[in-house]
Amino acid sequence: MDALTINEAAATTGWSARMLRYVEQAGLVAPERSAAGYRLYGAPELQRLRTLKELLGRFEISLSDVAFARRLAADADLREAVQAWLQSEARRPEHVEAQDWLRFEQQKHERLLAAA
Amino acid sequence: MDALTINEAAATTGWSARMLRYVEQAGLVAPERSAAGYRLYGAPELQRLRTLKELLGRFEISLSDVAFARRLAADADLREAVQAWLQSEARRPEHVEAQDWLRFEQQKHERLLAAA
DNA sequence: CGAACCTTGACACGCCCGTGATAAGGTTGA
DNA sequence: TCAACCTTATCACGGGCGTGTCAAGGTTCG
Repeated sequence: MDALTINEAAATTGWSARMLRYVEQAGLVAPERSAAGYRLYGAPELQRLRTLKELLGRFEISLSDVAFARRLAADADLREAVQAWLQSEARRPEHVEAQDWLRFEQQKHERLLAAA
Repeated sequence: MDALTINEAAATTGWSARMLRYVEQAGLVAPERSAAGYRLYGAPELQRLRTLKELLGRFEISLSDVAFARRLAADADLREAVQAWLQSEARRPEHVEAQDWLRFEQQKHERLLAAA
């Protein structure tokens, strides 16, 4: 079988086994289970785990961010409400707001880097 | 003058003055400033604050969620990368429902920019 | 059988989020 | 002038996130 157990999957994806369980709990990558309940990661799951890791690193976003994007994609009411709210800001003196927001996001990343 | 100072704005929107500053720092509602630096909330800002509060309560989402949605709407690279990742899970034929929303968002954004 | 896996649950830790409080100082208006 | 506003900066605190680690117990397989 081409399905890996959790520690094998961890070894080939760069996640820890602990984080694999956490990612599953966040609803982002949920592998099949064996009859005894063992997680079985197939090639698609392994690929999703690798690209997820790349995605988080490249844009400095969090699992919750991806989970929220997923919720946006699945919930039309939510999507439309958020969209409507965002549009209500679209015609204000925009450059200032955008810069503030950037600084806010940036500071979070700087703090993260400083802690490393 | 139809512009309110921060405590007046707090009184009519249900936020606290502290949270109004926090919301501004998150880049979501940034009022004009007087010559002396006082925040001046006009009718549009007050309305945005009220609807933001309603949005957060109705869907149980956070300021960071809205900030992330804003980032998604503004950053095409991020939007496409997240969309691509989400689509890689849609192969469980359960619901492949709304994977076109990001493209829809992008088009609307382009229309807004064109109109401005 | 027994070593080496796997499971869930929990404690722990450090950082971030949402929020209030307080301090030190500048602005406004009767 | 002076009370009542406003500003930024800071401390505090409970809860959540990301992560390691450990315990208690089930599974696999030579």
